[in-house]
Amino acid sequence: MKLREFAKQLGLSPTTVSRALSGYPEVSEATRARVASEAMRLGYRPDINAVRLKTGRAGAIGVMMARSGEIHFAEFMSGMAQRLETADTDILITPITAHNDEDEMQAYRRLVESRRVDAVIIHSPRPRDPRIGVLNSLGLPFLVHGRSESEHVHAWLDIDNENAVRRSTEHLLDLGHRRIAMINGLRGKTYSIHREQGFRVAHQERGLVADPNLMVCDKFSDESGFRHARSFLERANAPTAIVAGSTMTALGVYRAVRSLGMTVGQNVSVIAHDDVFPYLTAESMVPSLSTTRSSMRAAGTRCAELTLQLIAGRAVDEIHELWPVELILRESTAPPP
Amino acid sequence: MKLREFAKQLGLSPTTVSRALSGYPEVSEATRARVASEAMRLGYRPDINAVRLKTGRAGAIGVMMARSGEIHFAEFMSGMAQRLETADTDILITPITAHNDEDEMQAYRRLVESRRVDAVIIHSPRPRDPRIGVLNSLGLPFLVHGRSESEHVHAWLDIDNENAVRRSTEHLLDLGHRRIAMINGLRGKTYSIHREQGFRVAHQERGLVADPNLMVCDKFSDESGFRHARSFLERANAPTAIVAGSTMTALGVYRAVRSLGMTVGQNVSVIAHDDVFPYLTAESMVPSLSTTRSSMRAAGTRCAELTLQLIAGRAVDEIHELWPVELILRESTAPPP
DNA sequence: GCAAAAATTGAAATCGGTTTCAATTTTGTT
DNA sequence: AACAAAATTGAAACCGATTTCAATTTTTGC
Repeated sequence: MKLREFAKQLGLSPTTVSRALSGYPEVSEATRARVASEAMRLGYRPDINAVRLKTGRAGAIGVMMARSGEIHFAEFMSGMAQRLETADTDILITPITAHNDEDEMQAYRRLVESRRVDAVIIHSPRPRDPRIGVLNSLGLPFLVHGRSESEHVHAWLDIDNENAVRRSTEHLLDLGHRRIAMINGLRGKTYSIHREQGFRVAHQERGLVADPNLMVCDKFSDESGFRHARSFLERANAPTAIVAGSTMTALGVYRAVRSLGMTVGQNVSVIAHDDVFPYLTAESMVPSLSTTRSSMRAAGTRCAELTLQLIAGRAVDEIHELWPVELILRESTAPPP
Repeated sequence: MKLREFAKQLGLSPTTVSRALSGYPEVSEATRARVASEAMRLGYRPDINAVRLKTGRAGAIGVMMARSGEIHFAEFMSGMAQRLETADTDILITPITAHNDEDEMQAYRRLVESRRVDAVIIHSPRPRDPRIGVLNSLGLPFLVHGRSESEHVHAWLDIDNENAVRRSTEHLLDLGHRRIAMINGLRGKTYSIHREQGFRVAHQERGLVADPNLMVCDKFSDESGFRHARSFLERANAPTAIVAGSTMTALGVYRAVRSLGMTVGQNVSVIAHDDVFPYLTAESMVPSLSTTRSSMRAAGTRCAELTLQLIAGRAVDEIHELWPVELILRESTAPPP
C-alpha cells in the first residue's frame, strides 16, 4: 500500500497523511488520531527507501566486523539491538578483513559514498588509530567503543581498564602476592595498554616493580590462557597469582594450573576481567572466579544511545563516558601459600 | 557527487553512465571503460537509497536476533558477512524478544511493510514453527537455518544432527559403554529432536534402549553442562559416558567429572558437538575432546549464498542442503573402566 | 554508394515518499 | 458582523537514481 492510495482511502492529501504520521504539529489532533488508527488497521507503513532518499537519512548505524571471531561481538550487538528496536534505526554489519586498516578504510569510504549509514561504531582502537582520521575527514559521524589518543576529538565510551586491573592487582598484592603475572589482550590496543598501566601503577604504589617477564599480550582464548599460564608456572621462580584478560583466558589458566597438579585459589590465585557472557559465568567456575566485571551488553545499549545522539547533532566533545568496573571477589583469589 | 554532476563531467547523459555502471550490454566498451575508471577516480557511487527506491530491491538480508545471548551468533554472522562482502548486500540485524513468537512475527511484518529486506534467515526452528507460515503468507523470501516439518515448502540448510549424535553414540557403544547420558539442546527445537532420535537409533540398532532418565534438554552453557553432568554422575547407577550438546556444555561436564574426583577419558567418556569457535577449541581441552564437528562460520557463508540465490529467483523447493558432520576422535572417549 | 539493420546514446517518466509554499478554513478580537 | 491572525490542508517540486522509448550514429549487405 502506497501513500497515495492510503491517503485517498482516508479522503486526505498525501501531504496531510505524511505529516500526521511523522508527528508534525500543524495537523489537527482529530485527523492525526484517525490517520494513525487507520494506518494500523490497513497496515500502511512508509517505504523506508523512499523516506531515506528524500530525507537523506540512512536510518542505520554501521558496525565493522572483523572476520576473525570476536567473542564479544554477539553480546555487544544484542545490547545495541535492544536500544535501536524502537528507534527505527537498523544495524548494518560490514565485514572487514581483520588486521587490514587499508581495507577497513576503503569500506568506510564505500559506506559514506553510498550513503548507507548515518554513523558507525568502531571497536578496539589503538592509541594512534588511523581510522579516526579517515572517518573524521570523511565527515561520517562515529563513536569509538574504547579510546584512542588521536589528535582528533571523537566521541567515545570506554570502561576504566586501568582502574580495573589496578584494583585487581592491588587486591592480589594486599593478599601478600609478590610475583604476579598478567595475560593481557592484543598488543597495541589501547585497552591492553591501559591494563598494563594499571598493573604497573598498583606495583609502584607499593614501591614494587611489575616484572616485564611476567607480562604477555595475546588474544582472548582458552588456548592462549593455557599456554601462557603454563609457561609462567613452569618457570623456576613461578608467579603465585595471575591476572587474566577475560573469563575465556581464565578458563585456560585454570586448566594449566590443574595440569601441573596445583589448585586455583590455593597454590595459585587467579583474577580476570569479565564481560559477562551468559554461557560462561565466573561464579559457576570451580573455584568461582574473582573478577572485575562490566557488561558488554550494557555497553552496546549505551553505545547505540550515544550514537543516536551523535546523529541527532549532539556535540562530539560532549560524548565521553568512562565506565567504572566492579571488583567482585570470589574463591579464586587467596593469600599465597 | 550525484549522477547528474558526474555524467556532466564525463560529457555523457545520466542514462548512459547508469547503464555503464550497472553492466548493461548496450553501452560501448570504450565508454564503459572510461566511465568505470572515472567513477573510481572521482569516487562516484550511486546513492544506495535512490537505487533501492527505484529498483524495489532492499539490498539487505535480515537476521533475527533473540535478545538472549546466542553463542553461535557471531560466528554465523561473520561467515555471512564474508560472502556478502562482494554482493552489495547488507546484513540487517533485527532484535526480537526471545521466546515470543508474536513479537517476532510482528517484526517480520514491519520489515515487509517497510521494504527493508529482500529476505530473512531464521534460526533454530521447531518442527511446527509458526514463523514459517507467517513468512510464507507475507511473501517474504526466507531461508531456514535448521529444519522444520511445516507443511509449507521452504528453503533450508541444516547439519545432519541425527547422524552426528548417532555416530557419536555408536562410537561410545562400540567402546563398550552401556549407560550413556545425553545433555541435549533446548527442548522443542528440531535439532534437539533430531539429536535425540540419533541417540535412540544408535541404541536400537544394537538391541538396546536409550534410558529416558539419562536424557535431558537445556541451553548450551558451561553451567548447565556442569549441573546435569553432576546430577547424572551422582546417581546410584551412574552413566559411564556423556554426549554433550556443545563444547561449552562439555566444559561444564569436564568440571563436574573433576569435581567428583574422576577423570575424563578414564572413569567417564565425553563426546560433544563442536560448532568450531575460535576462542574455545576441542583439541586444546584436557584431555582433548572427541567431537562431531561442523563449522558455524561455513554455514553462515553458505546460508548467505543460498539466500542470494533465493532472492535471484531460484525455486524454494530446490534449496535444501543437509550437511554431513565429521566425527573426530580424541582423548576424551575410551572404553569404560 | 545507399538502404536497412544494429549499435549506441539521450530525454523524460518514474519509484514513493517529504517539504515548501500557497490556499483555505477556523478562531479570536473589537 | 467584520477583519486579522492562527490553524489546517493541499498542489507541486524534489530527493537521485533506473528504465522506457525515441533519436542518432555506425555498421553491414548488396
